[in-house]
Amino acid sequence: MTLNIQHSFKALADPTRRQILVHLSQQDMTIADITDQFDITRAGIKKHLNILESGKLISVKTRGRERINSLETEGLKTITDWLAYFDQFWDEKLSSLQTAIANNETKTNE
Amino acid sequence: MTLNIQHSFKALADPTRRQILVHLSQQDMTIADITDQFDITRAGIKKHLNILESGKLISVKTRGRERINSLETEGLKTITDWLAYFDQFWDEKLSSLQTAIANNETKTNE
DNA sequence: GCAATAGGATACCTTTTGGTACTATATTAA
DNA sequence: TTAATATAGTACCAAAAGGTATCCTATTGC
Repeated sequence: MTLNIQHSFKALADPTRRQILVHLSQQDMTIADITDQFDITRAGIKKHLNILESGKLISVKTRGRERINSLETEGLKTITDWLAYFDQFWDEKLSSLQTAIANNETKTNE
Repeated sequence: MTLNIQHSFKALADPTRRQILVHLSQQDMTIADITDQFDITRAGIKKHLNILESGKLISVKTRGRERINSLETEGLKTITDWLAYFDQFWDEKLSSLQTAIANNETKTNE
């Protein structure tokens, strides 16, 4: 649904959130672990985590009093699926360009 | 540079801007053409176009008093390159999962 | 030249966003 | 059971974002 794709794109629009994803790609982390990596309060980081979660870019599982955050592929898939549409356009543009070049090569006298 | 990737992600974070890109994938358009497709004033659309341009997702060329907006691949490439890093993680996660499954199959007595 | 057309720039308004401080809840360890 | 730990939630604030109205500039056609 449109809601989800919007949440995913929105989540990726902030540099701190993208950085969090990079950290999580190295290892799963608690919110305290993540907060240590930034100059932002835990409450601020928590807001970012909520947004990443709603974009399905991370998921959280509880372990005792800890909550382990880890990467979730669903949001990334949503994004790449949307972008795939443009890859198609991209190819078309490339072949148009190649056609133009080929055309030019055969019409050097015009 | 970090600046550009930020501009590109920011540009994709708004649903109107993503919709504009879809329209432009069908055909190059003037700002008037684009404005016809939305319930937003030309000035509003112009702001979106500026943001898309700074994210290198579109480019503009002047033709007389008209300005033709068209898709630009550089910004899309910036985005997909960033995401490609996670594809790698993705594969690792998948193979970890497969390892775990295989492991489980051989240790059914534990 | 001049009216019409195509578009750019900006001041202004409202809502959203990124951040903090503070408070509250649940689990663990002694 | 109680102090420490790990985290959640919320009220609040400043800045940024999305939108409009208005005004300005440049090209075109007669």
